[in-house]
Amino acid sequence: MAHWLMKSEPDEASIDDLVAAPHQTLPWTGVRNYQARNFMRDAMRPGDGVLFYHSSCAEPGIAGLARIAGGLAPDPTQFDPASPYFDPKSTREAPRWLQIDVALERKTRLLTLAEMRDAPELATMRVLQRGNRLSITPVSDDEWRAVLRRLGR
DNA sequence: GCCAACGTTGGC
DNA sequence: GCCAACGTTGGC
Repeated sequence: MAHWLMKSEPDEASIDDLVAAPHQTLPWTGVRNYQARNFMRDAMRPGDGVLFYHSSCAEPGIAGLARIAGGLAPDPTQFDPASPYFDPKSTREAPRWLQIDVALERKTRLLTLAEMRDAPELATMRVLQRGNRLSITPVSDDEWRAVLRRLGR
């Protein structure tokens, strides 16, 4: 089973939104990067673990645990001219962008970015690498276990 | 608001 | 196919 870290701006979709969502599941929309899309399309499997990360906010960090719940499908926001994620170059015949369902496992304490940077066992995490901008990154087994240990199970 | 770093675009 | 210009990300 693979593991992933998925960034979300809490203004758009926070861990509390996931807690409150029907079936505590949300379609992950708005991915507009090919590498991240390819992770969804080619590598993610239902049951994979997800670290739900809050970005671009006052206190960035891991805010909860989730899992991939399937539901890979074209992201409808790419067809909506009113959406900030509208992509005029995408067509319904050949959609460019995909979404996948993410289901809550549990909300956790906030494992802050500062704490992550201070944790030697997390130093390899891709989200911490200089210049990283990918909104979806793979998480190794060791990194996953280390995060769970920090969160106190 | 700043700015480093990166991905994408488009002219050639 | 190169690469400069541009737009975006995201922490601070």
